[in-house]
Amino acid sequence: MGGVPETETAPDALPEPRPDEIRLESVLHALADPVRLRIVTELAEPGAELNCLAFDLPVTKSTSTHHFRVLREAGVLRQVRRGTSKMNTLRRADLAQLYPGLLESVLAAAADRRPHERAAQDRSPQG
Amino acid sequence: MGGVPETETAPDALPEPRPDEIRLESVLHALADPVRLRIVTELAEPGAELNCLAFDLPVTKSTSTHHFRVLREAGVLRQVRRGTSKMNTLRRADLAQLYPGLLESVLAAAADRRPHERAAQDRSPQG
DNA sequence: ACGCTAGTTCGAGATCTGTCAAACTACGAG
DNA sequence: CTCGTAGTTTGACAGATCTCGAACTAGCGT
Repeated sequence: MGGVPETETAPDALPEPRPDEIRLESVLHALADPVRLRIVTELAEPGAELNCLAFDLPVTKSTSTHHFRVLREAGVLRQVRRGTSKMNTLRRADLAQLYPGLLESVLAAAADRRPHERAAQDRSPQG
Repeated sequence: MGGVPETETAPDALPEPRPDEIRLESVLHALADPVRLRIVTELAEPGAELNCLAFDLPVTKSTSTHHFRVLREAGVLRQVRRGTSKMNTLRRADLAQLYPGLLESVLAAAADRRPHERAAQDRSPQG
Protein backbone atom coordinates (compact mmCIF):
# COMPACT_ATOMS: atom_id res chain seq x y z
CA MET A 1 0.00 0.00 0.00
CA GLY A 2 1.85 3.05 1.22
CA GLY A 3 4.88 3.11 -0.98
CA VAL A 4 5.33 6.81 -1.11
CA PRO A 5 8.76 7.80 0.16
CA GLU A 6 9.39 10.81 2.32
CA THR A 7 10.61 13.47 -0.01
CA GLU A 8 12.01 16.60 1.52
CA THR A 9 10.43 18.88 -1.03
CA ALA A 10 9.33 21.30 1.65
CA PRO A 11 9.58 21.34 5.41
CA ASP A 12 5.87 20.81 6.03
CA ALA A 13 4.99 18.93 2.86
CA LEU A 14 3.30 15.58 3.20
CA PRO A 15 5.07 12.54 1.72
CA GLU A 16 4.80 12.50 -2.03
CA PRO A 17 6.46 10.57 -4.85
CA ARG A 18 9.62 11.88 -6.41
CA PRO A 19 9.30 12.83 -10.09
CA ASP A 20 10.91 9.58 -11.18
CA GLU A 21 8.40 7.73 -9.03
CA ILE A 22 5.38 9.23 -10.74
CA ARG A 23 3.75 6.64 -12.96
CA LEU A 24 1.61 7.54 -15.93
CA GLU A 25 -1.04 4.97 -15.10
CA SER A 26 -1.38 6.33 -11.58
CA VAL A 27 -1.76 9.87 -12.84
CA LEU A 28 -4.41 8.84 -15.35
CA HIS A 29 -6.20 6.81 -12.71
CA ALA A 30 -6.09 9.72 -10.30
CA LEU A 31 -7.59 12.02 -12.92
CA ALA A 32 -10.24 9.51 -13.98
CA ASP A 33 -12.49 10.15 -10.99
CA PRO A 34 -15.08 12.95 -11.23
CA VAL A 35 -14.46 14.27 -7.74
CA ARG A 36 -10.71 14.30 -8.19
CA LEU A 37 -10.94 15.82 -11.63
CA ARG A 38 -12.98 18.58 -10.09
CA ILE A 39 -10.39 19.14 -7.41
CA VAL A 40 -7.70 19.38 -10.04
CA THR A 41 -9.62 21.81 -12.21
CA GLU A 42 -10.34 24.10 -9.27
CA LEU A 43 -6.72 23.88 -8.29
CA ALA A 44 -5.71 24.85 -11.79
CA GLU A 45 -6.85 28.41 -11.28
CA PRO A 46 -3.78 30.60 -11.46
CA GLY A 47 -2.16 30.95 -8.08
CA ALA A 48 -4.65 28.63 -6.46
CA GLU A 49 -3.54 27.33 -3.12
CA LEU A 50 -6.58 25.97 -1.39
CA ASN A 51 -7.18 23.98 1.73
CA CYS A 52 -9.14 20.78 1.44
CA LEU A 53 -12.46 22.12 2.64
CA ALA A 54 -12.32 25.11 0.34
CA PHE A 55 -13.66 22.81 -2.36
CA ASP A 56 -17.33 22.34 -2.94
CA LEU A 57 -17.29 18.57 -3.11
CA PRO A 58 -20.36 16.36 -2.93
CA VAL A 59 -18.69 14.02 -0.45
CA THR A 60 -17.91 13.92 3.24
CA LYS A 61 -14.68 14.97 4.88
CA SER A 62 -13.26 11.48 5.08
CA THR A 63 -13.93 10.85 1.42
CA SER A 64 -12.24 14.14 0.64
CA THR A 65 -9.19 13.06 2.57
CA HIS A 66 -9.17 9.85 0.54
CA HIS A 67 -9.28 11.65 -2.81
CA PHE A 68 -6.62 14.16 -1.82
CA ARG A 69 -4.41 11.31 -0.77
CA VAL A 70 -4.90 9.53 -4.10
CA LEU A 71 -3.96 12.70 -5.93
CA ARG A 72 -0.96 13.33 -3.74
CA GLU A 73 0.34 9.77 -3.92
CA ALA A 74 -0.07 9.79 -7.67
CA GLY A 75 2.08 12.90 -7.80
CA VAL A 76 -0.61 15.22 -9.09
CA LEU A 77 -0.67 17.64 -6.20
CA ARG A 78 1.33 18.66 -3.18
CA GLN A 79 -0.05 19.14 0.32
CA VAL A 80 1.63 21.45 2.78
CA ARG A 81 0.57 21.87 6.35
CA ARG A 82 -0.13 25.45 7.23
CA GLY A 83 -1.57 26.11 10.61
CA THR A 84 -4.63 23.96 11.03
CA SER A 85 -5.12 23.62 7.31
CA LYS A 86 -3.42 21.88 4.47
CA MET A 87 -2.70 23.85 1.38
CA ASN A 88 -2.93 22.07 -1.93
CA THR A 89 -1.08 22.97 -5.08
CA LEU A 90 -0.78 21.24 -8.41
CA ARG A 91 2.61 19.82 -9.29
CA ARG A 92 2.45 21.44 -12.68
CA ALA A 93 6.18 21.74 -13.23
CA ASP A 94 6.90 18.13 -12.34
CA LEU A 95 4.06 16.83 -14.46
CA ALA A 96 4.90 19.09 -17.37
CA GLN A 97 8.45 17.80 -17.38
CA LEU A 98 7.46 14.14 -17.12
CA TYR A 99 4.41 14.20 -19.36
CA PRO A 100 4.49 17.35 -21.47
CA GLY A 101 1.06 18.59 -22.39
CA LEU A 102 -0.79 15.93 -20.45
CA LEU A 103 -2.10 18.02 -17.59
CA GLU A 104 -2.77 20.94 -19.90
CA SER A 105 -4.91 18.90 -22.27
CA VAL A 106 -6.80 17.29 -19.42
CA LEU A 107 -7.46 20.68 -17.87
CA ALA A 108 -8.57 22.09 -21.20
CA ALA A 109 -10.86 19.13 -21.76
CA ALA A 110 -12.30 19.38 -18.27
CA ALA A 111 -12.76 23.12 -18.62
CA ASP A 112 -14.67 22.53 -21.82
CA ARG A 113 -16.91 20.03 -20.12
CA ARG A 114 -17.58 22.18 -17.09
CA PRO A 115 -19.67 24.92 -18.71
CA HIS A 116 -22.62 22.54 -18.69
CA GLU A 117 -23.67 24.73 -15.83
CA ARG A 118 -23.80 27.95 -17.74
CA ALA A 119 -24.60 26.65 -21.23
CA ALA A 120 -26.31 23.31 -21.06
CA GLN A 121 -27.20 22.68 -24.66
CA ASP A 122 -25.42 24.84 -27.02
CA ARG A 123 -25.68 22.43 -29.88
CA SER A 124 -28.55 22.86 -32.22
CA PRO A 125 -29.65 19.73 -34.07
CA GLN A 126 -30.02 21.78 -37.22
CA GLY A 127 -27.09 23.73 -38.40
CA MET B 1 -25.83 -3.06 -19.27
CA GLY B 2 -24.81 -1.93 -22.68
CA GLY B 3 -25.45 1.75 -22.75
CA VAL B 4 -23.53 2.29 -25.91
CA PRO B 5 -25.80 3.26 -28.75
CA GLU B 6 -25.54 1.73 -32.17
CA THR B 7 -23.73 4.22 -34.28
CA GLU B 8 -23.59 3.59 -37.97
CA THR B 9 -20.05 4.77 -38.34
CA ALA B 10 -19.24 1.83 -40.57
CA PRO B 11 -21.22 -1.10 -41.84
CA ASP B 12 -19.38 -3.70 -39.77
CA ALA B 13 -18.33 -1.52 -36.88
CA LEU B 14 -19.24 -2.62 -33.38
CA PRO B 15 -21.40 -0.29 -31.30
CA GLU B 16 -19.42 2.65 -30.02
CA PRO B 17 -20.25 5.98 -28.42
CA ARG B 18 -20.85 8.98 -30.59
CA PRO B 19 -18.32 11.79 -30.15
CA ASP B 20 -20.68 13.73 -27.92
CA GLU B 21 -21.10 10.62 -25.81
CA ILE B 22 -17.41 10.26 -25.09
CA ARG B 23 -16.69 11.26 -21.50
CA LEU B 24 -13.33 12.48 -20.37
CA GLU B 25 -13.40 10.41 -17.22
CA SER B 26 -14.11 7.25 -19.19
CA VAL B 27 -11.25 7.92 -21.56
CA LEU B 28 -8.85 8.56 -18.70
CA HIS B 29 -10.07 5.46 -16.92
CA ALA B 30 -9.66 3.40 -20.07
CA LEU B 31 -6.11 4.63 -20.48
CA ALA B 32 -5.22 4.10 -16.83
CA ASP B 33 -4.79 0.34 -17.14
CA PRO B 34 -1.36 -1.02 -18.13
CA VAL B 35 -2.74 -3.60 -20.54
CA ARG B 36 -5.02 -1.13 -22.23
CA LEU B 37 -2.36 1.53 -22.38
CA ARG B 38 -0.18 -1.00 -24.13
CA ILE B 39 -2.91 -1.78 -26.63
CA VAL B 40 -3.29 1.90 -27.36
CA THR B 41 0.41 2.50 -27.80
CA GLU B 42 0.75 -0.43 -30.20
CA LEU B 43 -2.27 0.82 -32.05
CA ALA B 44 -0.71 4.24 -32.33
CA GLU B 45 1.81 3.03 -34.87
CA PRO B 46 1.07 4.83 -38.10
CA GLY B 47 -1.47 2.96 -40.15
CA ALA B 48 -1.89 0.30 -37.51
CA GLU B 49 -4.98 -1.79 -37.93
CA LEU B 50 -4.56 -4.88 -35.86
CA ASN B 51 -6.81 -7.71 -34.85
CA CYS B 52 -7.14 -8.47 -31.18
CA LEU B 53 -4.77 -11.39 -31.08
CA ALA B 54 -2.06 -9.51 -32.91
CA PHE B 55 -1.15 -7.97 -29.59
CA ASP B 56 1.34 -9.55 -27.28
CA LEU B 57 -0.68 -9.22 -24.14
CA PRO B 58 0.02 -11.04 -20.89
CA VAL B 59 -3.62 -12.02 -20.46
CA THR B 60 -6.02 -14.61 -21.80
CA LYS B 61 -8.41 -14.15 -24.69
CA SER B 62 -11.40 -13.36 -22.53
CA THR B 63 -9.48 -10.71 -20.64
CA SER B 64 -8.40 -9.24 -23.95
CA THR B 65 -11.99 -9.07 -25.07
CA HIS B 66 -12.82 -7.27 -21.85
CA HIS B 67 -10.09 -4.65 -22.32
CA PHE B 68 -10.95 -4.05 -25.95
CA ARG B 69 -14.53 -3.55 -24.97
CA VAL B 70 -13.60 -1.02 -22.29
CA LEU B 71 -11.55 0.91 -24.82
CA ARG B 72 -14.25 0.76 -27.44
CA GLU B 73 -17.05 1.78 -25.09
CA ALA B 74 -14.94 4.64 -23.80
CA GLY B 75 -14.56 5.83 -27.36
CA VAL B 76 -10.83 5.29 -27.60
CA LEU B 77 -10.84 2.78 -30.41
CA ARG B 78 -13.08 1.38 -33.10
CA GLN B 79 -13.58 -2.30 -33.86
CA VAL B 80 -14.62 -3.45 -37.29
CA ARG B 81 -15.44 -7.02 -38.17
CA ARG B 82 -13.44 -8.28 -41.04
CA GLY B 83 -13.78 -11.92 -41.85
CA THR B 84 -13.16 -13.89 -38.71
CA SER B 85 -11.15 -11.12 -37.14
CA LYS B 86 -11.82 -7.72 -35.69
CA MET B 87 -9.68 -4.87 -36.79
CA ASN B 88 -8.91 -2.20 -34.23
CA THR B 89 -8.12 1.41 -34.95
CA LEU B 90 -7.65 4.39 -32.69
CA ARG B 91 -10.31 7.09 -32.92
CA ARG B 92 -7.63 9.72 -33.18
CA ALA B 93 -9.69 12.27 -35.06
CA ASP B 94 -12.63 12.09 -32.70
CA LEU B 95 -10.44 12.28 -29.63
CA ALA B 96 -8.32 15.07 -31.08
CA GLN B 97 -11.41 17.12 -31.71
CA LEU B 98 -12.92 16.50 -28.30
CA TYR B 99 -9.77 16.63 -26.23
CA PRO B 100 -7.02 18.28 -28.26
CA GLY B 101 -3.58 17.07 -27.35
CA LEU B 102 -4.79 14.52 -24.82
CA LEU B 103 -4.11 11.34 -26.74
CA GLU B 104 -0.91 12.74 -28.15
CA SER B 105 0.52 13.59 -24.75
CA VAL B 106 -0.50 10.23 -23.33
CA LEU B 107 1.10 8.44 -26.25
CA ALA B 108 4.25 10.49 -25.93
CA ALA B 109 4.39 9.80 -22.21
CA ALA B 110 3.80 6.09 -22.72
CA ALA B 111 6.38 5.94 -25.51
CA ASP B 112 8.91 7.51 -23.20
CA ARG B 113 8.18 5.02 -20.51
CA ARG B 114 8.29 1.98 -22.72
CA PRO B 115 11.60 2.07 -24.55
CA HIS B 116 13.07 -0.42 -22.11
CA GLU B 117 11.58 -3.10 -24.28
CA ARG B 118 11.63 -2.26 -27.93
CA ALA B 119 14.54 0.12 -28.11
CA ALA B 120 16.64 -1.23 -25.31
CA GLN B 121 19.81 -1.45 -27.38
CA ASP B 122 18.59 0.98 -29.97
CA ARG B 123 20.44 3.91 -28.54
CA SER B 124 23.39 4.02 -30.83
CA PRO B 125 26.55 3.46 -28.84
CA GLN B 126 28.64 5.39 -31.30
CA GLY B 127 27.78 7.93 -33.91
C1' DA C 1 -8.00 24.50 30.04
C1' DC C 2 -11.73 24.72 26.74
C1' DG C 3 -13.74 24.74 22.59
C1' DC C 4 -13.61 25.49 17.53
C1' DT C 5 -11.94 24.39 13.05
C1' DA C 6 -9.40 21.31 9.83
C1' DG C 7 -8.30 17.06 8.81
C1' DT C 8 -7.11 11.85 9.67
C1' DT C 9 -8.01 7.13 10.88
C1' DC C 10 -10.81 3.24 11.45
C1' DG C 11 -14.08 -0.03 10.40
C1' DA C 12 -17.68 -1.38 7.17
C1' DG C 13 -20.44 -1.95 3.13
C1' DA C 14 -21.56 -1.73 -1.80
C1' DT C 15 -19.87 -1.58 -6.20
C1' DC C 16 -16.40 -1.98 -9.75
C1' DT C 17 -12.44 -4.13 -11.88
C1' DG C 18 -9.12 -7.45 -13.66
C1' DT C 19 -8.44 -12.03 -14.16
C1' DC C 20 -9.22 -16.81 -15.47
C1' DA C 21 -11.37 -21.25 -17.38
C1' DA C 22 -14.85 -23.35 -19.85
C1' DA C 23 -18.35 -23.33 -23.03
C1' DC C 24 -20.17 -20.97 -26.81
C1' DT C 25 -20.74 -18.38 -31.58
C1' DA C 26 -19.14 -16.98 -36.22
C1' DC C 27 -16.55 -17.13 -40.29
C1' DG C 28 -13.61 -19.41 -43.81
C1' DA C 29 -11.27 -23.53 -45.84
C1' DG C 30 -11.43 -28.28 -47.42
C1' DC D 1 -20.39 -31.07 -42.95
C1' DT D 2 -16.26 -30.86 -40.35
C1' DC D 3 -12.45 -28.58 -38.69
C1' DG D 4 -9.68 -24.73 -37.20
C1' DT D 5 -9.22 -19.87 -36.13
C1' DA D 6 -10.94 -15.57 -33.88
C1' DG D 7 -13.44 -13.84 -30.58
C1' DT D 8 -17.53 -13.63 -27.08
C1' DT D 9 -20.15 -14.91 -23.09
C1' DT D 10 -20.79 -16.69 -18.63
C1' DG D 11 -19.66 -17.60 -13.95
C1' DA D 12 -16.62 -17.12 -10.50
C1' DC D 13 -13.25 -14.96 -7.53
C1' DA D 14 -9.80 -11.77 -5.38
C1' DG D 15 -8.71 -7.32 -4.79
C1' DA D 16 -9.36 -2.38 -5.50
C1' DT D 17 -12.32 1.65 -5.02
C1' DC D 18 -15.77 4.92 -3.32
C1' DT D 19 -18.50 5.99 0.14
C1' DC D 20 -20.07 6.84 4.78
C1' DG D 21 -20.26 7.67 10.02
C1' DA D 22 -17.97 7.82 14.23
C1' DA D 23 -14.11 8.50 16.83
C1' DC D 24 -9.70 10.58 16.90
C1' DT D 25 -5.61 14.20 16.43
C1' DA D 26 -3.64 18.84 15.87
C1' DG D 27 -3.30 23.80 15.84
C1' DC D 28 -5.46 28.45 17.02
C1' DG D 29 -8.13 31.78 19.85
C1' DT D 30 -9.86 33.12 24.26
